[in-house]
Amino acid sequence: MSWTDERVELLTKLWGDGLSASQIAGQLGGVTRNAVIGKVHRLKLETRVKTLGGAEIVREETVEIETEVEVAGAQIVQIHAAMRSVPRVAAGMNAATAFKLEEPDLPDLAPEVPVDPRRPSGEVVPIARNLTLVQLTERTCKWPLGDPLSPDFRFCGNHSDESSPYCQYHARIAFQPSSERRRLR
DNA sequence: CCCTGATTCGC
DNA sequence: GCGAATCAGG
Repeated sequence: MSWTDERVELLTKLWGDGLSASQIAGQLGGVTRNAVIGKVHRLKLETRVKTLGGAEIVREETVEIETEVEVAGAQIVQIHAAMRSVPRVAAGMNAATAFKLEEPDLPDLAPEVPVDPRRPSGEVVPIARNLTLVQLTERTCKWPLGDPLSPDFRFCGNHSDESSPYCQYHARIAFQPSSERRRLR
């Protein structure tokens, strides 16, 4: 792959949006994060937060917020639909929580996890990272979210246990015991 | 260990 | 110019 005008433009756009080098590399495809970083330097467009001297620069993102929330919300609904075994899971989520998923730069990325009211045991449902196919690695959960034919198709993306394609949560859903012992008696 | 960007330097 | 290897950091 070479740095065509189009790819450079995309790179510039995404970098400006605050995406990380690896994320941009994933979007572009055919390049590594190193390539992205190298190109960014050559283009001399490092507006990245340098915090030289302590002055903290927080970029304002007032555009597209509503859209992002909508998208995230839709995905939550999809998650909801996908997890029949644990309905009402998404009920506890609100747009604000969902929105945090889409903003890696926001300081507060605290993994707020909704608790199913019917499961006082404290079982939690992880919030998906909503990664695209190219962003998956050996240790990201590959639980699909949404319609594979839709451009919004994503994967859970949370950390997967070693030798498992899914995160701890989705592994439990994916690999259910063939027979459950009903009672001991 | 996972991730981030920064830099170097052979190609 | 390019980007893998490496460095430095959270």
